[in-house]
Amino acid sequence: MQRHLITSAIPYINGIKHLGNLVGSQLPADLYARFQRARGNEVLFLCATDEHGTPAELAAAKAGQPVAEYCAEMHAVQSELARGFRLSFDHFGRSSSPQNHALTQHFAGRLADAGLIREVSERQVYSNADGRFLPDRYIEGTCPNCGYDRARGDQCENCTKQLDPTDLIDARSAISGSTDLEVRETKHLYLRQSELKDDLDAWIDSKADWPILTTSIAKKWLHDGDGLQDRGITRDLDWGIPVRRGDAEWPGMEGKVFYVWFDAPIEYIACAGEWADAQGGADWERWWRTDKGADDVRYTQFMGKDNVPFHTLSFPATLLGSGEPWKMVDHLKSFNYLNYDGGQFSTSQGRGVFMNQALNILPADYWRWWLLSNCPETSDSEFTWELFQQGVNKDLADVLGNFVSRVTKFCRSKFGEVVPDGGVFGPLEQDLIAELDKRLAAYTTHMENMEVRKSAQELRAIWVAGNEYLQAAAPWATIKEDEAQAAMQIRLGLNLIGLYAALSAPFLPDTADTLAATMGVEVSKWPESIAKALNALAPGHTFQVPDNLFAKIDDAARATWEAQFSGAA
RNA sequence: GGCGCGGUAGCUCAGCUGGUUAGAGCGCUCGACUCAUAAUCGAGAGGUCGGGAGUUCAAGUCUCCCCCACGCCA
Repeated sequence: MQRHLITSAIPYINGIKHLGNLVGSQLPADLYARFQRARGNEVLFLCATDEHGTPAELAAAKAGQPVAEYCAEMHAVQSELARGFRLSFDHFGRSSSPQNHALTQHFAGRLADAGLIREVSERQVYSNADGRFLPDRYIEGTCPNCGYDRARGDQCENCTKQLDPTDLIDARSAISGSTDLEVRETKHLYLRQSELKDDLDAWIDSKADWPILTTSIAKKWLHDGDGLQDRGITRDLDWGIPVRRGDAEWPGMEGKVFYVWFDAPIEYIACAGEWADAQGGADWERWWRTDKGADDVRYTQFMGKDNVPFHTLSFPATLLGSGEPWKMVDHLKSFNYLNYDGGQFSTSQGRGVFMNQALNILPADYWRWWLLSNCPETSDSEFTWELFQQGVNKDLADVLGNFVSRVTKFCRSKFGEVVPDGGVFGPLEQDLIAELDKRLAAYTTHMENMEVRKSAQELRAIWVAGNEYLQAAAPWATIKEDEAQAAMQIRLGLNLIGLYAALSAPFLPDTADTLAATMGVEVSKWPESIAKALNALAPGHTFQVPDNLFAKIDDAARATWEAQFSGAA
């Protein structure tokens, strides 16, 4: 039995995620986790909300809530949506958890002991009205270069000139609008990533099987320009993990917190601690410490391409720099972007479909199937309502749903709702078994390799094989000549439904449950041989004809949704 | 402006280290079947692989230049 640690990039707490976010990490991670569990392997599948940072504070302020309360509420919302999409996390944690506080402070202490942290004195803008330091992009003013009056402290959007906050004319807080700003001296901690450059380089070189997208992004950050830069890991904020050196105070760092990028990936580990505590004290270190049982764990991370630098460089730098035997990622699966109808999904403009809206319209399996079978794996891909409608109607309703319908209804009308007896396999059946064995092997390999689109294609071909068989066997004709032979054909058809439940479960968990319940069985584990799987339902076993599994999307509904989600309003 | 990823049938996309008549699904046309959600199954039409030059016995696949789209950065 293999052991698989699987993590999905952790979504930011601020707001509800759109389908592009979903398909870029959580959904394929869930597909892989479900597949590995079905194979009988031990899986720990973790995700969490990323809760610290200025955007969370501002969103809370806008909602008129204390930030801790806001985060707790939004975590509950995201948690519920994850359940809605059947994301099978073993634990959905929070980067604000006590476990992450302790672990983040622990790592900072270790890094400091290793000489990998330096203090830097900086001059930053402080807003007296807001009572806080302002990140560069939250300072607005008039651009000294082009006169644009809404230039940000880091850059002017109008003329693209890079700016320093002090360059701005009539600078004001983007939060309150106050112009009562002053520059103050403040001290921050920097992680000396540059010291770890060679270690990281060698580590990435050892990952020959990583996708090109992943390694090229990592190499670019390592080698471009002046190479890997040291990064600030602290901020002058209230909301976050207080800066401490392990268990001890950190002189000069009072009132400061760690920067969100530093503590967020550590939550992958802390989340295992949260999971263990929720289990009443399970052993989480056997998943994360190679000196405590994690040496046989295979760790796979799923994320969008924008997250690659953090996962290939920043987080590994933290782990390597600690000098402790932490489990490092083995395989890193990154995704491109899903576009919406010719443009980008946009949270700020409400353009595209968001997770809550999607579930209000259609069941999770419709979305899971389409998103996964069209996921942006090798390049950006495109969501349009027409493509969505075609994919759902053809693949789910016509190919899979209709197969189940024709087999069960034919059986009911000729033999009743019971698996019929009689007949023996002939050449047609042997051919089908041979084809399915080949396809099962291909499907399994693709799933092992996390080739999502190819997996979906193969699964679909397995569904199609059922329709091809029925067309060739034609039980509706056979039954006029040889009832026993027709019984065998339809018994095979019923067993195919059981097989489809098992093979479809990673993509379509609810449908798999429905199919299994229809056949009066449990969803079985991953089949080893087709021949065996096709004898699972014995003659005499009763079943029930299900309602149509999938309703088709008609043109009217499509037009309605197209208008509803255009973001024009 | 720099960098990155792409530009392959009407559409969405596969095509590994260069090697037989360039593939899939959808859409379209024709045919078969009638058990089924007017579903299914089969056959067919459709591409000078963005443009140009080069390397090679051989290039969608390597090199160079250009054009286009998208993304990131400054």
